[in-house]
Parts: sequence; C-alpha cells; structure tokens
Amino acid sequence: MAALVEKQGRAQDSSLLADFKVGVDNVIFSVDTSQNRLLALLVMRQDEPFLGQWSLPGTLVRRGESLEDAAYRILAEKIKVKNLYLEQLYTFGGPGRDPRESPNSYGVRYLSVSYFALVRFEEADLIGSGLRGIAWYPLEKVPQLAFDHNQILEYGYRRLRNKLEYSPVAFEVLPEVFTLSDLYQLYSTVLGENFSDYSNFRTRLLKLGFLCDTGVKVSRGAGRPASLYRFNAEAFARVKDKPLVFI
Amino acid sequence: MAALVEKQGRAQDSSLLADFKVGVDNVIFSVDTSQNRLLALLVMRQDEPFLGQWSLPGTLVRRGESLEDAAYRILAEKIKVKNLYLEQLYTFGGPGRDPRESPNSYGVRYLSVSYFALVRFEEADLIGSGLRGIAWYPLEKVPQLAFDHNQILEYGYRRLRNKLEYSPVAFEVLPEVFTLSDLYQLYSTVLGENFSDYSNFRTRLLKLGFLCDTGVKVSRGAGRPASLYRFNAEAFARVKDKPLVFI
DNA sequence: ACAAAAGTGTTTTTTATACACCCATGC
DNA sequence: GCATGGGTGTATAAAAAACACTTTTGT
Repeated sequence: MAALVEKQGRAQDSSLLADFKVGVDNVIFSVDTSQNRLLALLVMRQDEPFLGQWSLPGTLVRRGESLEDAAYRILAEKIKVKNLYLEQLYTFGGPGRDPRESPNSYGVRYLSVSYFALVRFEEADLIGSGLRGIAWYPLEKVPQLAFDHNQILEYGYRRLRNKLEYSPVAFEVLPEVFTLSDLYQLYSTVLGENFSDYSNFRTRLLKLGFLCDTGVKVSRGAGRPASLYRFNAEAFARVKDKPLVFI
Repeated sequence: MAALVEKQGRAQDSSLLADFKVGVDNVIFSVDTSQNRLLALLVMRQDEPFLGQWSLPGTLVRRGESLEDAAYRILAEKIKVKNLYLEQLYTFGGPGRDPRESPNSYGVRYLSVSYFALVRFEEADLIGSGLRGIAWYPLEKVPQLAFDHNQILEYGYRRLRNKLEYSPVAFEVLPEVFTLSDLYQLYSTVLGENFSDYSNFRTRLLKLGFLCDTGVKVSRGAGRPASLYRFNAEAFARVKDKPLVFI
C-alpha cells in the first residue's frame, strides 16, 4: 500500500530524517461467558526496559514482514486460536515514548502500531502460561502496564464498545454456538447494565434474521433450558446495510 | 505513548529487524459550497519515484518530530488555513510498497501513516499554487495517483462519510456561517442524494438545538432568502451523547 | 404572475421502551 | 410447588419517512 511524498535533496537531506524501529502491540480481548468477564491478554516483560512489568503482547517488525504479519506472529507465539478477528487500531509514534530512544542509541525512534484482536475464550490456549508470565486479566483488574500500554488498552476498549454497536464482532468472541442470553450478557458486560431490556434486545436481534436456532437446548442450573444459536454470516451480509443493525 | 515488547537478545538479534523511514500522507478534504463539490488536495510530485504524478501531500518524519507534527508541517507547507480538523487515519506498511525499498538501498522500509484533514474552502489559501503543482480535485475527477494513494484517499473518503453521521465534522468544512441548505447539500454530496428529505433533515437538526440562527439573511439568486446559522459547540457538547445525532 | 428556493405542518409508518405474562426446568 | 431463568406478547411513546403546503424573494 502506502508510501510517501518526499522533497528529496531539498530541505530534507537524509541526516534530518528520523530512523525508526517499528513495533506492533496487540490489544487482545476475550470474554469468559461463564463468568461474564471481559478479558485482556497481558504478558510479563522479560527484558529491559520495564523488565518484570505487565504489558501488551508486542514485537518489533522484522525484515520483509508486514505489520499485520507481525501482529499475527506475536499472537501465534502467545496463544493458539482457531478463529481470530484482527484489525489495526492506531499508531503511536511521538519522540521520547520509549526509554530506548536515549541519545546514546544513535537517535533511533520507536514507533508502535497497535492492533485490536478478538478471540474465543474456550478455543484459546495460552502457550506456556504460568512459566512465561502470560495471563488473561479482567479489564477492571488490569495493573499499571509498561510504556503507554494502559492508554492503548483503553483505546482498544473504546473501539470494542463502538464495534459492538454496528458490527457483528460479538460473534468473534462468543463460542460457535451460544444462547441469546450469552449474547445479551456479553453486550451488558461491555456496554453496561442498562443498554437495553433483554426481551427487546432479543426480539430486535431475532427479527434481523441472521441468528439460526440450532434446535439444541442447554440447561444451565435452574430455569428453562435455552436454545443454542449460530451466527449466519451470509444472512448478515444481506441486512448489514440497514440502519442500526445492532443495539 | 507507545512502545513495544521485545525479546531482545533472544530470537531477535537486531539484524533481523527492519529499519524504517516513516512518512506521513494527508488526505485533505474541503467542500466548495457554491458548487457543491467535495474536493481533495493533491500535489504534483517533484522527485522520483513517480516524478510528475499527482499524489497526496506527504513528507518524511524528521528527528524529534512527532507524527502529528509532521502532518501539520506538510499541511502548513501547502496551505494556509485558520481552522483545521486533523485525525489519524491508518498506517500502511507492508514491504515492497515503495520503489525506494529496492535491495540496493540497504533494505530500508518505507512506512506511511496517513492523516485525515478537513479545511474550509474559503479560508484555505493554497501556497504557490500554479507554480508548484498543487490543486483541489473534485473527488470524482481524481486521477491515478502515485504509490497507493488512491487507496488511502478512498479510505479517507469512507472515514468522512462515517464521521458525518455521528460527529459534527461538517462544521469544520463549512464556512463559519452557513445556510441550512448548504448543510443539507454537503450531506447530500457526500452521502448521496437520497439520504434524507430536506424538510425532515431540517427539523431534526434544528430540534437538537446546537444551530444558532444569526438573523442574517442571504439571497442567492431567485427564491426566498435563507437564514445564516452558526454551529454552537457548547450546545452540541450537551447533546452529543444522544443516540444518532446526525442523519 | 410565476418560478424558485426557504421554511412549516400534518399524516402515516416504523421503531424503541416498558412491562406483564407464560413456559420449562431443577430442587 | 416454587424459584429461576427462558421466551412471548402487548400497549405506549417516540422517531423516521413521506409529502402537502405556505412564505419570500428574483425576474
């Protein structure tokens, strides 16, 4: 894709230009449907700077590697998933954001392109958890993170809330089949208790017609068993242009 | 802000890592209300690669300069504006996106962070237009651009359409005072003819209460003179949390 | 007088919201 | 049997959409 416009030779002899290392940091969300908790994946830093502090999983981009490839690589290093939703979040790149940018390090700048990912909790296996310092943190219990990662996480959380309202990202986080109250709980935990009445939420979503009742029922403790539904991507494509598909 | 998680010394000795030059490319929109045309600012490239071809105004980031500063710098080089809206768009950074990345150039990668800007047409003076090859292009007449700038422009246009629906960006492009049909025309040209009936659009917006009638009337050709309105940012702040403020 | 553009009002349809109520299961 | 959560229906309020109509100007 992109490139740049340059006034080569003019005011911009290359000594003026900054040299960058580019990193990719991932905000990885998941939802534990059994406990209705929104989770973020954190890793313990193994190196300086910020050794021993929690941070977002990230890596520096290698030669010949695209930004997205780098994002997938860290993800694959930390976690084994079947499905996966990934999109770019934002690029943070002012000078002085990374302690490694000290004057003695040849003036190299560190820039971070953040990515936003959603994975299914049941299908996600953390690689070497325990040993390597990697864990799911409920959003409200996230500690102080390395660099400006708390800000990035906050930004990702905002994106998640917005996306829930107009795109079917919820089905990337939910298991393959789910009950309508799973879906409702997910929306409630992310968007807040009073975003909608359950029964209205239910009718609205069913009317859109992209949720298929599998016929299978599950009973979870007391109460009437619930139907398991499946998201139908083709059916969704037909209604996605309608105003206000969600919420 | 950001930084990165690194497995220093481990699998990632620095020879593996890519070295980047970072560029900033601006998608700058304006609207000519008198002709109801959405315009994008293009500049003619003065250097290789793509010499003599139209492109988005861009520059390489200098030492000690933030991404946003670089974005403001190119803008200030090309155009003199009073008001300005600027936000980050997207970062394009795969390998092989820039011809300068050829093997003999030390393997330096070129990455582009794009920014999205809105300026008022009347208040925007193009610097050295004519001489330096800089021009407003109606969106539908934009020619083939250098690099992947057509894609970036398309991306920016999508962002503009979305922003119109839930944020008051329209008032960044309109003159300080405007008629309600100016506003309606703007929405029509960007969103398409049949996005809404004029009279309904009108009542909806006036009911929100952040448009102040200045009392001044303007007559443009035949027909009844129209009231000039002004956007009231404070009043908007009070209603901005209401669902679907626009459209 | 009449066309053209601005501005107002009314009717109909659709959608959101707030509930009340019935159903199926575990204990 | 009754508490618990699943599922359905209805009555009301609020918006959205369609469109008819009035007002004020230029020519």
